[in-house]
Amino acid sequence: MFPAMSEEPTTKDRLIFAATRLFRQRGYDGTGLAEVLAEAGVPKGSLYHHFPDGKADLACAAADWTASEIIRVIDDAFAGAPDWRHGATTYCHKMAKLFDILNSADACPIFGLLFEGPDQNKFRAHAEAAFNRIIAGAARHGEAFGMSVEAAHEAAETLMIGFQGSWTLARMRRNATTLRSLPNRLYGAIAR
Amino acid sequence: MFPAMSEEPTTKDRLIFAATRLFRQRGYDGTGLAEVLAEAGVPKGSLYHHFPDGKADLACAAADWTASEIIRVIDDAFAGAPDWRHGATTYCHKMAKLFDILNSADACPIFGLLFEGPDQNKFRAHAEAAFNRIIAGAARHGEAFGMSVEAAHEAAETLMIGFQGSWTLARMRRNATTLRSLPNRLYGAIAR
DNA sequence: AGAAGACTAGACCGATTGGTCTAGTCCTGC
DNA sequence: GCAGGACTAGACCAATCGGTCTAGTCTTCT
Repeated sequence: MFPAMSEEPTTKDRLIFAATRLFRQRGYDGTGLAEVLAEAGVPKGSLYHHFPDGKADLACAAADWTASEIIRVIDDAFAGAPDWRHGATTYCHKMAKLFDILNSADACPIFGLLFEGPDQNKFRAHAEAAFNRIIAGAARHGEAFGMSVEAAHEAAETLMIGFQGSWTLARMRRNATTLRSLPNRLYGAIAR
Repeated sequence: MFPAMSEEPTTKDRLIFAATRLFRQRGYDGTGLAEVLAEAGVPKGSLYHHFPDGKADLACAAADWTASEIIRVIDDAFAGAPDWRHGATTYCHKMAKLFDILNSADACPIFGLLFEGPDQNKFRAHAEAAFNRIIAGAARHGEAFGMSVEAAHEAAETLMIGFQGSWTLARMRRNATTLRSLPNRLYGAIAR
C-alpha cells in the first residue's frame, strides 16, 4: 500500500498516490484538490492534463490502484498457504500490520476508496469492477485449494465483508484486535 | 429510521432528521448545511441556537438518534425470537427491507452515521458511546437467551461487523441479497 | 532548426462552505 | 403589561471549493 520508491514516480503516479492516501484519511469529499496537489508536489494544470475529469478521474485511478495493491497483499498472503484459512489469516495479519502502520486513522483501504467517491456512474462502474477484481483474485486462491467456483467466491466475499466491518471497528477502537481475530470469527464456525 | 409523524417535530428534531438522512446519503463532508436547512425548513440562526458547535453538533445528535433507532429495530427483531439466530435473522430482514425502502443509495445507517463525521474527539467519543450502546442493546438479547456475557457481546459484535460489510456490498450491487443471506453466512457456521 | 504535441504552472473564476452576527418575534413568568 | 430569555430569520463574511484557461517549457520527430 506504499508506493515502491525504487523509481522516480511519474507526475501522474504522484497524484494517484497522494489522492489515495488523502481519500483514505479524509474521505473523497473531505479532501480538497489543493491538499492532493500539495502532497504530490504537482501544479493544478498537470492534474487536469492527466485527469481531464478532474477529481472524479482521480477517484477512479485511486480505486484501480488500491484494488491492484490489495490483490498483491492477497497473493502474498495466500502464497504457500496450505488452505484457505491459513491464507485468510495471513491476509488479516498483514492488514492488521498495515493498520498499525497507518496509525489507526485511515478508513478501510478497500471500502474507503471503492465505496466513497463522486456520485457518478463512471466511478461506480470503476469501483465495482475493482471490487470484483479483488473478489476474483481471492477466489482464485480458494479454487487452487480445491474449492468449487461457487464456494471460493463465497469465501472471498465473506472475507471481504468481515474485513470491512473489522477494520472499521478497529479504527474506532484504535487497535487492530478485531482484524487479528477475524479468522476465528469467520472460521471458528465456517471451517469444515 | 423514519421519524414518527404522530406529533409535530420540534425545530431541533427536524434538523436532526434532515441531517441524519442527508449524512447517510451524502456523507458528512458531502452534505452542506444549506441542504440540511432546506430539507428541515429551518433558518440558519436556529441551527446555531440549538447546536452551538454547528455542523459537528449536528453529527453528534444524528449519531445518537441513529443508535436509538437501531436499538429499537434490534429490540423489535429479537422480541419473541426463540434464540439468537432467529432474532438476528429478523434483524437482517428488517434492515434489508429498510435498504429496499431507501432505494439502495444510502450508506449503512450505523456506520455511515457513526464512523464518518467531524475530525474531533467529541464526535468520536459520541459515536463510540453510541456504537457501544448498540452492541450492548443487542448483547442483552443474547444474554436473555442464556449466552454468557462474553459470548453475547461477541455475537453482537459479529452481527454488526457482518452487517456493515453486507450493507456496503448490497449498496454496491443495488440489491439486498447480502443482507438477507448474512445469517446463513454467519451462522451456517457459528451455530452450535 | 522548426513544428507539434505533451506536460507544467499558476492565475482566475463563480459557487459553495460553515460560522458570525444583528434584528427581530415568540413565550413565559412576575 | 413588561422584562427577560428562548428562538427564528437571514444578511454577511473570509475561506475554500473544483474547474477553466492562458502562457509557458519540455520532448520528440522530421
